[in-house]
Amino acid sequence: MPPENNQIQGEGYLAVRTVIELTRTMDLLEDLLARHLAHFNLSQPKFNALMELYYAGEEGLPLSELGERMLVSRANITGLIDRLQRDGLVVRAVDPKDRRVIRAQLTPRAVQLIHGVLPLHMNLLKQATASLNPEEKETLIRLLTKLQEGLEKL
Amino acid sequence: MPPENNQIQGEGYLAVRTVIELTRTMDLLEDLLARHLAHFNLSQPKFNALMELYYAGEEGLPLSELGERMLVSRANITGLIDRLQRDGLVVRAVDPKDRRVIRAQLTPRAVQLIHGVLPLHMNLLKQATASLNPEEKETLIRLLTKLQEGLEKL
DNA sequence: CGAAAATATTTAATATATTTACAATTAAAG
DNA sequence: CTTTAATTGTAAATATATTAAATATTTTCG
Repeated sequence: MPPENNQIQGEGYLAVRTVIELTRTMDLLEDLLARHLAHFNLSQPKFNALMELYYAGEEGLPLSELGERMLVSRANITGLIDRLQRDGLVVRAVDPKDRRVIRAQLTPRAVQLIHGVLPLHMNLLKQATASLNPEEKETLIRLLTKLQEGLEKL
Repeated sequence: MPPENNQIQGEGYLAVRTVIELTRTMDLLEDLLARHLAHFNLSQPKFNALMELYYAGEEGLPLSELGERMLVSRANITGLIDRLQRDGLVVRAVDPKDRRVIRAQLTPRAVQLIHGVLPLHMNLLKQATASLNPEEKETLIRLLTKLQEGLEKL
């Protein structure tokens, strides 16, 4: 059972290292963002949903549309909106044009919360990436985009 | 409410883009790995736990140690080991030296499964990163490592 | 028009994660 | 050595995610 002749060599090494470093970086980043959002009783999914609704404007978004933008299932959106509604940050509104549709809309309290959180959040992202200079950030963005193009084909 | 004077400019732009591209890349990667592991009735957490136990050897690992290595809570390990035990891949063994400790150990079936999955998994990681040449992978690894160093200080 | 297909939301069962609280055991202090 | 500390695993409540199935409403088309 031990890993005697199991060392990763040559071509495989860089592939494994790339995946490991990506994973570690995201773990650290998610932890940082979660700690920040917790100060406002928000989680990352809640924050993402609020941001989508904020940029969508007054009419809000159909739950299905919100799910597509957040890349999560419709069933999950039901629960997420339930919790945001319970927090008083979102309301459900029927769509006058299609009675199958329910639109999620921000409450005034949610807009106020976002105005408080956004500048601090922006600042945190700057701090989080401050160890890279602008040129390095551009290189990283370019390499990640290239990697994504390959991943999308699989 | 609309985003009139909310555009992200200058220094902030690269920070936000960096975080967005990191997130998108990990989303794609996690999706690819999840789809692969699903062929073996495995999830990423289950696979990670099996790998830790595989490299730990015959005696397995105390549940608390496994939790530390996987960066998840002890309570979560309890449930994860429950499910792996139910799948017949892991057994719980009491530690003769410390009666507080329960060690998770792989079953022969788990070892056999790992021997089947590992080569395919290695291959998938190579494919997943094939859109970057070795030099680009090295640059990406270097930039991610540098980013991590900054993140760890926050 | 009216049956069939498509779309939208919810519910139920499950997986993975967290925090808090607790029981059992060990380690440490005096 | 015995009282106190810390450690380990588990349980309960909650958050987030999934798939599959049920329900309600359009749409489509023969």
